[in-house]
Amino acid sequence: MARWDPDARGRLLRAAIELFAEQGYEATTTAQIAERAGLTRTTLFRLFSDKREILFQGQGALIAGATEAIHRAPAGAPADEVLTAAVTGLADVHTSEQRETGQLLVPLMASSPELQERAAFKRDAIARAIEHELFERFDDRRLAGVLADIGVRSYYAGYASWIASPDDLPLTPLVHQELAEHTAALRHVFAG
Amino acid sequence: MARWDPDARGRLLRAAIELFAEQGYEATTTAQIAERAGLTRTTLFRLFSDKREILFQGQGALIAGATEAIHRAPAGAPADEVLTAAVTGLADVHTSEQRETGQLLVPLMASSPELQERAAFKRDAIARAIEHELFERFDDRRLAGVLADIGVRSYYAGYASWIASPDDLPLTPLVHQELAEHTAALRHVFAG
DNA sequence: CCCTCCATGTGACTGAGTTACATCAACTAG
DNA sequence: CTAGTTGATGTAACTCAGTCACATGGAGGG
Repeated sequence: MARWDPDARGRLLRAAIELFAEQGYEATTTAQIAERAGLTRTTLFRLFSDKREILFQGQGALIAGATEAIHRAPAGAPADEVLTAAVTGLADVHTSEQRETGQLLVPLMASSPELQERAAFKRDAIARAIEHELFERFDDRRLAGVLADIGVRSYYAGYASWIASPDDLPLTPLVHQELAEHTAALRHVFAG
Repeated sequence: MARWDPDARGRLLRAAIELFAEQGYEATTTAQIAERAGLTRTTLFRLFSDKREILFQGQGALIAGATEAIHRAPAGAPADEVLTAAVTGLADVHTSEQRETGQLLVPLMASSPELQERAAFKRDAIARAIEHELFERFDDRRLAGVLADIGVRSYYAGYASWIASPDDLPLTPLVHQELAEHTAALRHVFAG
């Protein structure tokens, strides 16, 4: 764990998760996290813009996964098919090893308003990215917005059941299932 | 503006908006805001839990407006009608004097990531409140979630055009119009 | 006129986040 | 093998948000 050991970000993530679990998020100082990772506070803030970002490293990959999946969808594909591609792109970012981390993270988020707020921002960022791509395809701001909301909601619902399930099920079909059930609920209300 | 002058919260709000406009959000210190309002930092933090909350005083009223409107909707009313009641409840919280404040606030929010994050949390809180009420009525988590998203999106879209419009139009019909157009876009995708 | 209540003020403290400058491992060139 | 360069890390001092214990002063009641 000396000065030039690799994966400083990963070490900080593990140290943060441990300490937050032991003491709670607010009671843990950035100095403690840095020390357990074998670093100093300054390096922590060089690698993450603030304390919360340690836990939100994955946001960029999720947005990239969704936007690239939409780009790969065939030209002329109908809106619901492109939306399925988007949520598939989100789900496929996760590996089964991340499930364990997620099981630690979810209760942690629930424990701190500061983290919940950052989580809401993350969700909003993902939704806005999908909305942007859908708008470029279909040139309808309202359609892009509501579909993005449905997609993100389905992704989060699928993720929650992935985390909660005792078995190591694959995430993608869970998300597809949620998307199907959410759209079915809407169809029922707006039928006719 | 002496020690016991009334409406300390309102004075702080006005001072904050002025200073944020003059210097930017991050460059303005809580001491400056308190001083312009004729108070001290300590009092500011007694009235608001943090710097951003000065600008987000209205959140509780919005949530109350939406939830009470849903409660007032007739028993047995269909889901789309209850959703209309919810967004009406949101829109009716605003008075036409608030329009001017909103015109100052919107560009301010765009200027600071910290404020955008808080705004995302506010939007999420409103959506969760509506979702909760709809779930109690219709006992369907997915339906409650997607409808809440659509309602909040329509409210924000209507609010944006209210702020942008040169005339002082009433907000409620703008929000109703947005809700109708959002649901129409969905109907078109999920038709048949 | 005094007493109590409560909003406000004072001053000191913790911890997040920033910055300028120093250090040290690794790599590269000669 | 050595010297210079590069980039990640460390040191130390700073600003400011947010907290807290305690002091003060205006308003209203007896």
